[in-house]
Formats: sequence, structure tokens, C-alpha cells
Amino acid sequence: MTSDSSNISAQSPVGFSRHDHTVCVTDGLLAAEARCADEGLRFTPVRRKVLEILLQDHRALGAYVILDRLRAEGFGSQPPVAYRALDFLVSHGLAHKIERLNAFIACAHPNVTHAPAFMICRLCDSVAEAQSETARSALDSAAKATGFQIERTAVEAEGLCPTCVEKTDA
Amino acid sequence: MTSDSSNISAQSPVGFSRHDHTVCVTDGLLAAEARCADEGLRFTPVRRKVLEILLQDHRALGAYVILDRLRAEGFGSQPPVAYRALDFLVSHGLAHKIERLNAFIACAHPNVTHAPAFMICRLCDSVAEAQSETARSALDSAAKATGFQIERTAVEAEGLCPTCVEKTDA
DNA sequence: TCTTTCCATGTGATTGTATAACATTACAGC
DNA sequence: GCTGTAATGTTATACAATCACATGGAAAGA
Repeated sequence: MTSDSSNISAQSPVGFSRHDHTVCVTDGLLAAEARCADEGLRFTPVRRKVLEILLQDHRALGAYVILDRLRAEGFGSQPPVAYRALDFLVSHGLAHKIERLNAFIACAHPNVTHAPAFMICRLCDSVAEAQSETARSALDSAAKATGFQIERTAVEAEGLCPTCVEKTDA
Repeated sequence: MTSDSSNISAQSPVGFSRHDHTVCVTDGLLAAEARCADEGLRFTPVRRKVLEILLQDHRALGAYVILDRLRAEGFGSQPPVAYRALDFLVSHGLAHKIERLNAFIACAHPNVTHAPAFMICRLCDSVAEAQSETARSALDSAAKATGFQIERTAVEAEGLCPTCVEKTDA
């Protein structure tokens, strides 16, 4: 992967704009907690920890990076531990998988019915989540025409984030 | 993945509709040949063979399946051989990568400027390629709003193809 | 024609991603 | 306490992708 921890500009690129970061983590965890309580889901320690890791970084993380951090915190360190937690989070809309990067990111709008679209910077690996109802409905009509039944969609754009565009131009 | 070679219905699902298959292969190869001649690209034996393999199957194939077939035909048998040929085909629009499946498929419309969208059946793994200008333009406007510069897009929907919908209902 | 250069190909080894299969633990309900 | 079920832990392995380096052939220039 192109990920590089020495890349300073990547430390807080959230939707390509600065923000108060500590709030994200606590808010995200609280929202997830509430959602799980509502729907009778079990928000177990591993699942909570994985979501916390994702929220802290606020960028797409590979499964094995997550695994390393789980190990550091004393959780199980074998692949299935991370993958099962990630499956849970993804299938309940608390996180998303970025297919292009084979990586995972916390959902930016956990309370909205989402048809997310992602913009991925190929230089700094930052990822922004946009709502893309238009794209979704365009797909829907195409699907209906052929009789295809959509269950999930992945809309991902790769390119340059605002910050990296400037750098390239200069 | 759910791929299963014993799945009979998967033998000729091209865009979920039957068609004269032999034509696809020869036409596809001819079109590619013409394109490469036009643009001064080298349509080498390996590249040609990989495209032929993709056209023959008319479904998404993993890199290692392609590699097996290359070996059987006397080509190099190490991963880079397949990946390099695939990179060439993908970067010149002769094939596409299905991110969701980590697999590759021959382009269904090699001569059109394409913003392809894919519909992937989770039961029989068949893949249909649709043109999705609408989805693309929706993304474009979202990107412009944030200053993101799109270079490539991947639009993929997972669900049930018409054939498998019937089976499930029954 | 010869040579230089570039690109494609080939091979071995390695790293990263994901799942299968199975054993164990935690906990709710009886 | 027993039982059923869901979650966790562990081993091993399949599948995907890349690195590093050597070889060979076609195209461009001397």
C-alpha cells in the first residue's frame, strides 16, 4: 500500500478539512453505543476497541494495522479477531470498507441512512465520505432495467485531495 | 468467494443475457488490436492471451486463475506476469478490475469512453457492465464542491442477478 | 550494421489480505 | 448447575499483490 506514517499531512485529514478531533472519538463511540442498545446488538470490548481505533485515525486502516493495535492493547492478535469485529461494524453501518484500498474507515454519518461515496487521495491516502443519493438512484434505475436486485453499493473515486492538488501544482 | 465451478447457470451470463459467444472473443481481440495499433501500444503475446482468457470466460477472474491458464499455455507462471499484463489492459481500458472481488473482467464496450458501473451477483458471481454517466456526473459535482480532483472511479453494486432472484423466490 | 536504450518478460522471494476449521470462553434463560 | 448460543481465541492456509533482479528483444540513433 502507499500508506506512509512519515507523511505529516495525513495526520488530520478528515473529509479534507480540519476539525476538533477528540470529539469524533467520544461522539462516535456514544452514537454506536446508542445504536447497538436500540437494535439489541452487542457492542463488545473488541468491537468497541476497533471502532475506537478507526475513529482515532480517521483514515482508512488495513486489517493488519488494526490487528497490531489490538495486540498492543492486549486483545487477541490473530486475523479473525479483527475481521470479525470489522464485519460487525461494516454490516451495521458503523464503518465502511474502502474496496480500493482493502482498508476500513469509521462511518462519518452513523445515524443517517447512507449510500456513501468515497473520495480517496492517491498521495496521502486520506478518505472523505460524501452522501451520494444521486449516484445511488442512477444505479437503481439501471438495475431495474435489467432485473438486478441491488443489496449494497460501493462508489469510490480516486484522485487528488485539495491539499495534494496544491502541492502538485506548485 | 461464492464462486463454484459446478454452477451451471454461470457458464454464459453476459450482462445477464444470452448471446453468441464466439463472436465476443474474436471481436474483442480485433478491437484491442486496432486500438493498440492506433495508439502505438504493443499488444504482445502475453497481453493478448490474458485478454483472450478474460473474453472467453466473460466473467470476473482472479489473478491466480489467469496465471494457471497462462502456465497451461506455456507462458511465465509467476504472479508478476499476470499482474503486468492486467495492468496494461486495465490502464488502457481493455479490461476492468472489480475491486469487490479482487478480480478482472474484459471491457464490454472497449471503444466507448467509459465510466463503467458494475452489477455483481453474490450467488453466481456473474458481472454486468453498465454505462453510468449519471453516477459519474453526480460524483463530479460532489468532488468539485470540496476541491477534490477525480482521476478514476469505481462504481460497483452487489446483489442478485435476475436468474438468481428467480431461484431465491421459488 | 552495430550499439545503446528502453521496455517487456521471466523468476524467486516476500509481504499483505482474508478465510477455513476448530477449540474455548462468556453469558442468558431455564 | 445445565444448556444453547454468540463471541473470542488459535492454527494453518489460501488468495492477492509487490519487490528485486536477471534476461532478451525491438526500436532509435551513431
